[in-house]
Amino acid sequence: MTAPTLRKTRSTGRPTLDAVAELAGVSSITASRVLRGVDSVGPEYVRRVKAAAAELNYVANPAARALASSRSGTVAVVIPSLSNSVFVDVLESIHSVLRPRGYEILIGNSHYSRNAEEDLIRHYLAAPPSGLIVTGFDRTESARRLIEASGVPCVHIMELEKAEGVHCVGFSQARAGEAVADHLVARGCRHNAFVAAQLDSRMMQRGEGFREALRRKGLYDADLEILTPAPSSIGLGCDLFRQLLQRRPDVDGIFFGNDDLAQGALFEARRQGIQVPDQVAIVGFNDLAGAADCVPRLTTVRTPRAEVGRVASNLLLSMIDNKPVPSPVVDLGYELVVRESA
Amino acid sequence: MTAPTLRKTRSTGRPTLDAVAELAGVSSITASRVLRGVDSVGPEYVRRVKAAAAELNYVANPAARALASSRSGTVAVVIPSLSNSVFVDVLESIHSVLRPRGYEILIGNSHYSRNAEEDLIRHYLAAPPSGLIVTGFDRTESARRLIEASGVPCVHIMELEKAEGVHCVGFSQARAGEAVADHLVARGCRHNAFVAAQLDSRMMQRGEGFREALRRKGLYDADLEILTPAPSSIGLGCDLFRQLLQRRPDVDGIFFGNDDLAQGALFEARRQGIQVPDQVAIVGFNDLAGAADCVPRLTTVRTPRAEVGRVASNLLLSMIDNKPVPSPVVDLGYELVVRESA
DNA sequence: CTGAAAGCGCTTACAG
DNA sequence: CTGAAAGCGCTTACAG
Repeated sequence: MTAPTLRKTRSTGRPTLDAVAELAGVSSITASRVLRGVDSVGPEYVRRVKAAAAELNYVANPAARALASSRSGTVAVVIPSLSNSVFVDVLESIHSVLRPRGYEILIGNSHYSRNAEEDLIRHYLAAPPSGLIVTGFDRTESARRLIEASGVPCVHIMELEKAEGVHCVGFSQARAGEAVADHLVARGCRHNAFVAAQLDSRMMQRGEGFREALRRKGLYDADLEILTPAPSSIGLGCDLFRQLLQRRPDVDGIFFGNDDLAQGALFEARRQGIQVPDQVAIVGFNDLAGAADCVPRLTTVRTPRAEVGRVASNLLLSMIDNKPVPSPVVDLGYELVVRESA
Repeated sequence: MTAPTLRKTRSTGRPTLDAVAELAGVSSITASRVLRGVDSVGPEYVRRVKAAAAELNYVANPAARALASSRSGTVAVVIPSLSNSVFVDVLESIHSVLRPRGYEILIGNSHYSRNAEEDLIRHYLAAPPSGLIVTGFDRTESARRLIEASGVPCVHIMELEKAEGVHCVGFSQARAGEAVADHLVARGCRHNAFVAAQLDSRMMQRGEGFREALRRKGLYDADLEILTPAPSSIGLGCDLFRQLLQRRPDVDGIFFGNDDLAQGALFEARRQGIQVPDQVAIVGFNDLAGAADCVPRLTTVRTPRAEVGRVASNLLLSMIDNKPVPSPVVDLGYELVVRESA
């Protein structure tokens, strides 16, 4: 009977915790404690372990750590799109706070499909991650239950909803839509259209806010809506603008549910010799790249993407660490940016 | 002395392999084989294990699998930006082939920083992933060595470079730049400018190709270049166009190293009443969203982002599986798309 | 403040 | 084709 040989390097050739401990002359659990920042270790040991780790260029094996601690050190973020730069901005911001805290971010793109989102959530929850960030509230009942049953801390972003145990960071899409209607009416537009693509739930909420505000003023005209589930794009904006003007030449104000549609409309207006905003005022949504520079410069609603990512990440960190959270729903607001197009 | 109790559920409450094996009436290793698709298992056992796994809704613990097999099931992709939709397109395409094959994709954004990229590569290689996809060849010597020393299969994308043991999928940035110069000269432009931002190595290669082609025709004028390391954007395109025209009102052809700059220039031209292409022809690069729809429609170079992602992923899969690769360098080409602006 | 033992949930050789 | 044993590299209680 030979004593089992303790390996000091992994199959990959990288040093193990045991190698660090041996070099530092401590037990591996003490080395583990130092490397994890647990404070109940003597200062001399701390020094020696840190030196040994540095010398060996030690990096912990994430798989072993995850298996032993049953904590993954991972945060899964599920968004509906990467083509829509709104979500790229949110992601960047999430990265900037979670990365320095040692979390690996897993990005799941549902492509605006509820079923794809459910699959992603099921996939991630099998791991399971330390935390979860999901977009909005429109999902399958199964996905909802999976999240709840998992017990994994979860923050919903971009929309607001008050419900037991639900944490969210965003703004009121409906009120943003109202603000657009108010602006258009205030500048004298009487025939206001809502043009939207993709038709995800946030888009519909903006539309509903817009609609409601017009209704209250007695200016709502259902015939002045163009909705299509096709993906939002500049090219589609050109098409929809053309369609709308053909059908209703009397339109004098248009709310496009996303800036790319509005920018397309601006191009098409120019091609057709239609004056913006004199003949028809145009408002976009999100204040995406180019909105401030196009001709005419686009009036739009600036949405707080970076703040959403940052605040949601910090909220999630508190939840992961079982710290008290100031408020489970955080309204970050929006800002109507009036430029030249309306 | 009591026999050790085998747990059949994890701390998370999810079933373990042992639970599946028990339910199926086989050993856990046989269950493991079935679930991994190893074929040397009797058909009856396969059926029973699959049924048991389905019944328990079993999903393997990735950490345990990674630790035991020392394979992570992970592919790390390091790109310089998510704001530049070029890389979003590549990522989407990588996801679409690697996801169905069971790989988790880790996205590292270097923000065009060599040091940040080195940190990311060091971080990922500590794991280490089953494969690595990195952008281009411009990196620190340490990063280069880390990759080589790791032995992790690695594919370089977007640029081409023939070197021992190097695998890459992309196109010749320099030749694409030449093609733009040829086009501009062919349409009669005599004073051709190169305007670029960000100044990453691919941008510079395009510039060099453009420059060389002009030189050969005796039309190169160094004063007609504006280079700035600032991030590329539509707004910056407006500024640079204004600067250029102020300094050199005789310019009659401009190659913008990225479409967003060119789109900005188009807006600024309109504001200043400058006719495009009659007074000055404008060519962009990448054929990004909006290029086909702006006014005038943008002449640009379409780059094969989706193909790069797809081909690179398949190449990487072959390398991971130790299958022969047809060619270590794959040139996917580019396409000059002539529209209205030049 | 420090450590020996056990175990996280899989897969890898090695037998048969 | 199937399985018992050992081990992947950490961390979790539990002692002291």
